[in-house]
Amino acid sequence: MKDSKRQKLHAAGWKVGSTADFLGLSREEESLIDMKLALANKLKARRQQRKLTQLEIAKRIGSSQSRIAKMEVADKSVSLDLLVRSLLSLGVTRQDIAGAIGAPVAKKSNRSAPKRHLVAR
Amino acid sequence: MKDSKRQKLHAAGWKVGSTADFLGLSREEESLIDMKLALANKLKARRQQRKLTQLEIAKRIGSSQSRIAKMEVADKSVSLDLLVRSLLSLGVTRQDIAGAIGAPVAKKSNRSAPKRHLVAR
DNA sequence: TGACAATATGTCGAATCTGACATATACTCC
DNA sequence: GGAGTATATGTCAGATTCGACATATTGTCA
Repeated sequence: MKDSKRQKLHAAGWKVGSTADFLGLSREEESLIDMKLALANKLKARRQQRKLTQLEIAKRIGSSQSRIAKMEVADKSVSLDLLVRSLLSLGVTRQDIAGAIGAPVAKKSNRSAPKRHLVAR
Repeated sequence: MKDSKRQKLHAAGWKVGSTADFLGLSREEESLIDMKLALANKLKARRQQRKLTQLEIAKRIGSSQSRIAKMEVADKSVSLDLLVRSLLSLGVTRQDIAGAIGAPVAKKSNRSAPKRHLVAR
């Protein structure tokens, strides 16, 4: 399964492997999820770029680490408003936000997988 | 006072003339309001283009006339989520939405004022 | 391996947003 | 003017989202 699809399912509140998978996701629902994912990815990218921790971002924005974590995966419980407000707080411009929203599913740059220890198991 | 400014104050939940006027509206808050106004205006434009009433739109997207009215002026009680979902329901594309969000304050086309009856009073 | 930091997930009371309704105001035609 | 339609505004109970906290999982380094 492609990563972007997995992301979408997750954001929609499904466990991957659910029998329902994509059924029942209307075009509009899917679009909204795509937008949120785009913003979520942008938020994460921005934070990592700055080499900040979720906790640091949380304080700066006046939120909590757990909520930042949920934002970054576009959890069902996070609104567009919160995502946008957070991005603005981090200095992302409206134009940048618009760019993310309009762009096709920003495939979560996953080149050459994390590759943790590189130790035989 | 310019129309766009009046709109913004209204959306922020202020009565025009309030002594506070713009004070206390941070750059981020203002940006968010601008985005909502842009979407609100787009929603209204779209509806009028189609020559539909607020009531008709409401039924189509499963809401109420009063909420549509509030959406169209970006009332404090309407979320970005609701605005975006509504626009998507009306067939507006993500790209269009992005366009509205990114664009500079879409000054509420007010060319040659309504001019109702054109009757001497 | 163990210890420590970062991130993820679940839950909860408080805050915000929602559709619905009542009602007020504005517009259009006669 | 009045009647009819459209839009605006106020309110409220139910739904959703919020920050916060506890706790689980993952990642990193020695």
